[in-house]
Amino acid sequence: MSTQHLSEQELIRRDKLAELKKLGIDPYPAPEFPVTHTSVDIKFGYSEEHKEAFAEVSLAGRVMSIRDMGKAAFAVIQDHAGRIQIYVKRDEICPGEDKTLYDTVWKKLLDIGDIIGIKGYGFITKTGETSVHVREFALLSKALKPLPVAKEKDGETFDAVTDPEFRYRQRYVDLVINPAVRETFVQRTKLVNTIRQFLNERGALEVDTPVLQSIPGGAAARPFITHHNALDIPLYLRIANELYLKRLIVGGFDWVYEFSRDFRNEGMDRTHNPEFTILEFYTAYKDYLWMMDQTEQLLEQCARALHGVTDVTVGDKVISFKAPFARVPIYDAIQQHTGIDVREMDEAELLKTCKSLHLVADATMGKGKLIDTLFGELCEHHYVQPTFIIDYPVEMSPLTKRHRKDARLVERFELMVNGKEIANAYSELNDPLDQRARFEEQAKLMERGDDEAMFIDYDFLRALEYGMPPTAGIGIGIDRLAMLMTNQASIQDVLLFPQMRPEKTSGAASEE
RNA sequence: GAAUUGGUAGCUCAGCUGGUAGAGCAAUACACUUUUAAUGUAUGGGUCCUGGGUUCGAGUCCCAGCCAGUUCACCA
Repeated sequence: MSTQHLSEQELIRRDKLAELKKLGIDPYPAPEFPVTHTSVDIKFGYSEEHKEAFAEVSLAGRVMSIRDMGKAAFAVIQDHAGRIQIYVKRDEICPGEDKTLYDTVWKKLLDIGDIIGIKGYGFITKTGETSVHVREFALLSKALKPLPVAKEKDGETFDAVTDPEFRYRQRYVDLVINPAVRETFVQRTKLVNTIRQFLNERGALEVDTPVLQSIPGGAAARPFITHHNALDIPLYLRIANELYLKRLIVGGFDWVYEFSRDFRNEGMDRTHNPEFTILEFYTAYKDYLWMMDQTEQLLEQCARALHGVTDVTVGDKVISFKAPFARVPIYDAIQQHTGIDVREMDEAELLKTCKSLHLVADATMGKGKLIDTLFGELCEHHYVQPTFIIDYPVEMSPLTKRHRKDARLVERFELMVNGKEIANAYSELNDPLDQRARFEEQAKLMERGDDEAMFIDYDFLRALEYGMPPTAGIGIGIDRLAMLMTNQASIQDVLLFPQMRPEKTSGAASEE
């Protein structure tokens, strides 16, 4: 790219870069810069009584603002922990005759966005702000693009970058300039760590299973397809890892889990990204009732880890993750919200019912899908507080064990929070013959035109034939849980790099 | 995939009924040795998303497209 596409400010910064080099200053030096303190260590640790502990501090970070006052200046630098003000006095960083370092390097060549290292000591300014009095400073990395930093006064923010396209495409900038965004992702990691700790403490084993699968199983969804050249076969990006984790239960691991990055070739909106993360775990010799207890405990612990309490604010609602959660059979839920008892209906009656309620339904849909539609359209949004919807009809749950008391039902629950499904769990079907029959039922649905019906996975059936212990399994949508726990309305705000249509190269500058 | 809103300086945004493109911050220059949205003075900075059309004249009106947000549809 030629320089005519660069903005005035970018051209000026390139000139400054050349100027620095002319002065013998490497704008991108190699040596380690030893850091002794973070901004926050000093900001909240410093006091006049303990000033000796801060007599020699060294820290590094990005210049966020500069207030130049002639022969002295204030600046704010930001490191991974936060921000702190620094104070630079000309005659201190330039004790001799040569004032170039201050007059030229600091005042003329340093910009907001540059990364510097400083050495100095802690002190408190006249106006009471804990700061670092700089004795030495070094440029560690010159920024060539202007950083669009927001300004704040009295809690009000000015000129913050709010354009979602800018923020998602240039997340690196978003993270630098919007501390709340950074905090959301720290919280997300804390959430994942809490879950991992919860499971590890109980003896679960974290495993990795294939992302590239020749049969995309374990869920009803359209997969991404790719091709392996050496084997010359199609491969699918996984839509779920369920069948692999159950193979591991067959193999004798009694409690396995995986944070599974799954891929589904479907629409995108504020709750769907083509790749997303689900925690799945499977525990031998347990059932779905046990799993509900575990889920309550896990979510309560997550809320406490992130917020210290079990009440979490989500939008204009307060959601309590205090265990136990309500448990409502799906037929009761439908009856409660529609007044219709569908439990004895056959497929034709269900289809009629759906149509009479003005729901989109057609003959390709089996009984399971019709009931799912009734629940999803008319009931789901009512469940704001965490609620287990339990005992689904067998037709919509091809991998689930039949209910111990009613063979038309399965031992399954979905956890609804804030009107959305957060988790899906069941007593796993371990009867190989029943599983084969259910797969065959799915194959028939596929022939009827259901493009989300499951493929038959013969290797999985073979595994079951060797015997799988009775097992409880669950999948928890981590992105959606993160949205709840961090009070974000869009999945894009809990994904560091949400999927975007590729931008034209002219926008992403500097191909020179 | 559909509807809808938006795209103007590095950022946040004005720009009326079509008449030479505006502000604040950021940048540049000067002044200022404890400021904090530092301050004061001066200055520069634009592919008005792209391509067509209407018009004497288009940021503005019309058509097509691109990108994004929102709401649907599909789904977790």
